[in-house]
Amino acid sequence: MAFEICEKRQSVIDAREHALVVGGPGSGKTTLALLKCKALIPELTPGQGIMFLSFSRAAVQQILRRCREILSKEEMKCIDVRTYHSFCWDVLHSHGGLLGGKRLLMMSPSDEGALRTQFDGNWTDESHRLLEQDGRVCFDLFASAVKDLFERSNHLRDWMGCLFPLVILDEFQDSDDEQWGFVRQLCDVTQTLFLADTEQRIFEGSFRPGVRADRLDILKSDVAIKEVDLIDDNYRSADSEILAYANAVLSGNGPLPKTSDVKSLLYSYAGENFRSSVHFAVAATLGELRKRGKEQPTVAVLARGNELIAEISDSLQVSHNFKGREWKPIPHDIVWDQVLSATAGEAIASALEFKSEPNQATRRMMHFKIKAYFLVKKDFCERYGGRGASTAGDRVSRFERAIACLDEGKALRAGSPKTLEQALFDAATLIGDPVADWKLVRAAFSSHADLRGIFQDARMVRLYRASDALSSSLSNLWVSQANYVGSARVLKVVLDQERLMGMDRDPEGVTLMTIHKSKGKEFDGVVLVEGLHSSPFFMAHEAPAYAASRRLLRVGISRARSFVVLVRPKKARALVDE
DNA sequence: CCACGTCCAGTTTTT
DNA sequence: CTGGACGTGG
Repeated sequence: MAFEICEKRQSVIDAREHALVVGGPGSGKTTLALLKCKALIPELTPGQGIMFLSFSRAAVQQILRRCREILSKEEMKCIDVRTYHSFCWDVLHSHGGLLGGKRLLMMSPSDEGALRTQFDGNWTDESHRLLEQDGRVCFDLFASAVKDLFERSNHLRDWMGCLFPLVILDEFQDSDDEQWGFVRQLCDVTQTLFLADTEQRIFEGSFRPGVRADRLDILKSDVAIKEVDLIDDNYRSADSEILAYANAVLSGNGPLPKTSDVKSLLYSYAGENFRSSVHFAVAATLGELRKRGKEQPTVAVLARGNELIAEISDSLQVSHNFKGREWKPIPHDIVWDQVLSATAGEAIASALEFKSEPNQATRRMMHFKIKAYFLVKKDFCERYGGRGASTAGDRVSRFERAIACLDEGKALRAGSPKTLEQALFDAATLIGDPVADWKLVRAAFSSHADLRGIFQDARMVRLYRASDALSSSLSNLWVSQANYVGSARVLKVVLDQERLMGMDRDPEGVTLMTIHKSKGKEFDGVVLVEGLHSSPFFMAHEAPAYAASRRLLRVGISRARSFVVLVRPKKARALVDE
């Protein structure tokens, strides 16, 4: 797949003014940016470098991967690929003193989370107060603090310009007002290169205020900029109709291109049909890719919601029958960083401790961990604007009352704390096999409707393989002390480690994730799954014409280099109107 | 304070 | 189908 440098690409490489490169998935925006770096590097003086900013650590990893393909080791030393936050952190760390005289203290998301669960009231106001009065900066305020810093110190801003004669801004359509604020400042002192695809705005809306549909228009009206459109180019799936298909879904107007690279599988509503259809789709995709000559194909299984991803993962762990054949379990990775499931896991682990060694300490700790789960859940619901915050709050006070009862030596009243204790008491004796014992204790959490959420959320804490770090750690506990006391702590440590390790792993084989998380990645094959009662491709009541859903679907479909399967319920809404 | 019935919606989220 | 919001009754 040769990268042809056409005239318009060369003009971006040669440009000395600000430039904006607009192009769809696989159009080669990143590659072009790196070629521009390659051309500029010989002109850099010692100490100078190129700053390449993106949003997520995953995106940074992806860009670094490209760097290794395109640049020499020496050249790579001249490029600093960072997230916006890490760039801002450094600036604030080194120069934050210019803002208020004293050194600023940056809070990590976990520091902030701990404070926020304690704090009752408007967190946005509180975070501003923390910055102004205590010099403590929450993560969300990093960019705006840098903006202030640049505004107050032209000297610092000019110096940044000298240090970085070229600044590259990736996925610029997703930047918010604050990020644009400090980048705008940089435009006055250095050359910039913006990369963007307006149709990949999938984070716009409620979650990050200040992300706007018209970001590129604002850019173009504020800064004199050379604009280049790569819209017709496609290097990812050069020989296939996949991108054309994705674009047809985006527009919503038929007809869909006829291609053997995109298949649909419709499942009917009875029984296990959903699970076995998904299982088959993944197996068939792997088979098709091998037939096409990929010996070790990478496949992404994508859905809109985490719930559905969890269910698919469950499905792939067991055998299914489909089309008169048995399909064996498919090993896979999951991109999963929901704090909620770790917290649910801790609650189960503390119940395991209580069951294995019932005493006042383990009993109190179990109720405390369950309360902690509902606190986190409440916070989660509040932050992401979903429902459930008030129910979670009720459960927090329910377990608070239970803990108060314990402390006063009274018996528990009716309700979920008591029901759970009874269920644990009635459960069979633990046998020292962590997998079986975990299952047993987890099952006790389905004894009461209030606790079903913990039961569900703890699904992702898997203890299936004996080699798993968790499983062996729990075994060690049992062997050395004949109970599971300490397993909640062990679980937290192991999950934290796992998260760090799994962060920049190259995808391999089958990987499950939400479509949102797949943005910026690419795979040989993609299986896109639509649920029956959850995670529909087209959200109900979405105006106008399902535009946001269509953008998301386009992102999902266009992750594939070679082959796509869409798994949908029968009678699901057609992808395009005729 | 808790259980249970009814009605409704169904989705994500960097650091 | 499931889980949450909300109302009623014990």
